[in-house]
Parts: sequence; structure tokens; C-alpha cells
Amino acid sequence: MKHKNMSDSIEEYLKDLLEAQGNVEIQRSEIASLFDCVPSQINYVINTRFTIHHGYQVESKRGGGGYIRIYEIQVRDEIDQIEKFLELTHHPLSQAAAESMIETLYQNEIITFLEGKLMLSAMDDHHLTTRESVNNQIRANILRSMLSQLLIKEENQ
Amino acid sequence: MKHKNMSDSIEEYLKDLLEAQGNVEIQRSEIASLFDCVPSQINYVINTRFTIHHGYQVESKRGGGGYIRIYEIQVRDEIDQIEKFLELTHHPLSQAAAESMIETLYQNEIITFLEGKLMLSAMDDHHLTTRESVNNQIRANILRSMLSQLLIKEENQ
DNA sequence: CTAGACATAGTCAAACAAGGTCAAAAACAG
DNA sequence: CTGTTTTTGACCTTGTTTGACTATGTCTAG
Repeated sequence: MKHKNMSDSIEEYLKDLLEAQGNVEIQRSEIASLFDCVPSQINYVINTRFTIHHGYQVESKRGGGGYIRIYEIQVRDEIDQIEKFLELTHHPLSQAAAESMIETLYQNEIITFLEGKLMLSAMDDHHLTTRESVNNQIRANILRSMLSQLLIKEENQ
Repeated sequence: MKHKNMSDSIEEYLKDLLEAQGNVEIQRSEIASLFDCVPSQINYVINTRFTIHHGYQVESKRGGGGYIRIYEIQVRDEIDQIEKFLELTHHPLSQAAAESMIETLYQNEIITFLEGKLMLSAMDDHHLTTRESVNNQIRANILRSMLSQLLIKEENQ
């Protein structure tokens, strides 16, 4: 199995590790020197091939003893509805728009009552800035991140 | 679980002691020589890992017979814990402080993993503004509202 | 008593050790 | 060619370690 480029090789390498142990913890510079490339190449591979849409979750830490960890996650069955809403978060969102999405998620039993309330807390204009346009952007950002979390199935934790 | 840096090892060591006895009293220089590091490293560990947001309280004395004592903050129940954190939201909050509290709530099984993730989504600097001071205030606002929701739920049980 | 020596702990900034971002350059696919 | 993906490197941000300097208690000689 020949790889046409380095990113594919690194991807395969990481997936092999994942296969073997369920999760990977690497040091960026180690992998970089293993593949004889610059460290930021590892970020590129992770950003293009280990996103939540690919079924992975990544966490990292800088500084002494830093690391990058990759987990494989299971994605929910009700993915469609969430994906649709995710699209909408690529533009600024009014409070009303955000609230109606959250309400729908609750009605469709994708989130619990408490989860809905927690989400709404972060959508409330009163808790944000005094500038509507800024708030609309913040809301989109936060909601996008929250919706991504919803995609992950419970059994992963 | 191997530790790649000294601070993590010292943290674990102290938490083991805490677990065993409920509180710890150490001499800074003793621990430092045990881990073969400078004494101020102990302060670093305490300041980054044993704050009130992590649920600890520290007191110390200098001079001959000096010591550092670490207590786990006593909480009667979930409601008590939430109320303690609620007080802390009456001032602006750094991202790290907010994250510590949410982590503590999860460790104490007051919130689920998903609830924690949803809350963390709203605490992330990347999702807010470019002004740190504004973000700290927004975080406090949102977290206060979220904690109130948790309180309502607990009180209805 | 009190001054000074000694014993601790605290602060702060510099040095170091990761990982992250971004955009230009290079390679590739159609 | 042209648009997209990959590769590279300069620069940025965050977290840790170290050490010089400071602050605060205690103890002892006078």
C-alpha cells in the first residue's frame, strides 16, 4: 500500500496506533522527526483527518510534558438534525434563532431538560456584551461547539 | 498513568496523601528535596492545582516550624457545593478558573460528562471576544446562570 | 525585652519546553 | 492553466522549571 503523500502516511500511522489501543498519545515533535517533517505538519494531518466529523476527538497540552491525544468516538444516530443545525452556526445567530434550535433538540429528545437549560444560559443576551452583532457571533461560536459535543455518543465516556 | 512532568507527579503525591488522611501538612523544602526540585516548584503546583476552584483550601506559616497545609473544602452536599461556586461567579472569571470548577463538579458527580462539555463550550476564550476582561465577565455571567440551573434541578429532587 | 541570626515560605521574572497559527510556496488533480 | 491540497517555516501562545530576591516567624545572646 503505497502512499502518495506524507499526510496520508502520518494518518495511517496514527490510525494504526488507534486501532491497537483505542487512543493515542503522541508528542508532536517526535512524530515529526519520525516522518522527517516540520511539526506543524502534524497539526495539518489532525485538522484535516481527525475532526469530529471523521469520528475523532483531539485534546492537547503545551509546555513541558506536552502532548496530543486522539480518541476515537462513536457518533449518534440522530446525527442529521444536529448536522443541519451545525450548518446554521456558520453565520451569526440571534438569540431567538438559537433558542428555537435548542427547543427543537429538546422536543426531539436529543437533549435533556437540564442540558437545554445549560445551553440557553449561554445564549442569553443579558449574559453577553452590549453589542448585538458581537453577541450574534459569540452565540454561533458557542452553539457550534456545543452541537459538536452532542454528536458524540455517551458510551465514549 | 505516567507523568511526564514533575508538577503532575507532585500533584499526584499530594492528592494521595490527601486521600489517605483528609488533609496534608508538609514542609515545602522536604517535598522539594523528595522530588529533587527547587522549593518554589511546590508553590507552582499548589497555585495551579490546589485552588479554591479545584475544591481545596491552603494555609501556611513561615519561619521556624513553618508548614503548608492543604484541606479539601468540606461540602455537605451537592447544593452546598454549587452554592460555594456560585459565590465565585460574582467576580470575573478566568477560563482556567471556570474550567477547574466544572471539572470539580464532574469529579463530584454533580454533572454528567456531556453537561460538563456543554458548559466548557461556553467558557472557551476562542468562542468569546478578543478582550480578556470582557470574556472574564461574560464567563462569570454565563456560569452563574448555569449553576443556578443546576441548583434548581438539585432542589427539585 | 530586643537585636540579630536563622529558618521557613512567597513572589516574580527569565529560561525553557512544548504545541498552535497562518500564510506563502510547492505539488497535484482536473 | 486553474483551483485545491500539501508542505514548510516564521512567529505566537501556553505551561513548566529555576533561581534570585523578599517576607515572615522563631530563637538566642546580651
